[in-house]
Amino acid sequence: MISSRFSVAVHILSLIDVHAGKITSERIAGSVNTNAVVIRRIMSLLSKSGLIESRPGVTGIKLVRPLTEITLYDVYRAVELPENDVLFTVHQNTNIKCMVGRNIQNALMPPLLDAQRELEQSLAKTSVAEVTKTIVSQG
Amino acid sequence: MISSRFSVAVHILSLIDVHAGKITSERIAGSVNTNAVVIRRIMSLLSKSGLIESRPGVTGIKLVRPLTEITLYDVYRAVELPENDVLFTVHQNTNIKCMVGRNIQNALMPPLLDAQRELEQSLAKTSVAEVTKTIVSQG
DNA sequence: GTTAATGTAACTGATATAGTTACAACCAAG
DNA sequence: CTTGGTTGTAACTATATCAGTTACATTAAC
Repeated sequence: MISSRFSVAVHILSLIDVHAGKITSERIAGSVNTNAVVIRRIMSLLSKSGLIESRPGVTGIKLVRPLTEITLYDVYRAVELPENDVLFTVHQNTNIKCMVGRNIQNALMPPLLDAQRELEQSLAKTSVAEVTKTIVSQG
Repeated sequence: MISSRFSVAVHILSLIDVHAGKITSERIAGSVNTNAVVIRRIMSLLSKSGLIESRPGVTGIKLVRPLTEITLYDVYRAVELPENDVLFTVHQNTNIKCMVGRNIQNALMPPLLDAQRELEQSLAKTSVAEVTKTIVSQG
């Protein structure tokens, strides 16, 4: 399962946009209904991926680029795949004396990487701006 | 991340097929390089999904249908989504006094379910028989 | 300077995963 | 009908991840 960091990250970006950047991590935490440190940790990941900018001591968070140019895939990648980029765990150290143990990884990787790519391309079709638009339209 | 249960399950199915059902969980564990109980636990999930059949005391595992009719999605569903069926965790209990908190789930679910469907449809394109064929062809 | 915010470290509790031991239930074969 | 090997599970451990929390150093606006 993909953790709630992803959906919380989208929540954060929407709030920043709706409040035009003039919002604190405490206020965001109040909307998400969690602790402000949880928000700041996710903001830290979004910063490292160059999606937002913030500075100690200064109230507010700036979007580096507009939400129309940030896709759900960008967010997913920022908070769920910080180092390793692989969705499926494939067991290693199999018995090379066995034909299946010797070749399972090579045989399995292509279809798994294809599936991961389909997931990512689907996420890339939707911008955070579209999600925010839906939120606003529902009032 | 999707756990290694999935790739181990494919490994198990391949071995059953290559050995025409005449194989024990101990032997499978030797090929996967893990404990036999880990194998039996995954076999239990495959049984509950109707992919294999085995009986206490009787050596061997039977494929209920041929590997040409078992897709990677069938395996994924059997071992990774036994109860809940949802890939993405969306945070709940958000603040309904806030427009974003009130609507984030409804706005986010459709694109996330689309992405999940794309992943699953991609997995469904490949049968375990194709994976086994690749394994055998690599020798 | 005072105040308020960000950025992190450190700890806790809950949950998932994989590995392991132990054992009951079962059946085939001698 | 007993023996030996196998399956199916329960129970425990170790490890990792996630989310929540407290604490505090750093920073800048006022």
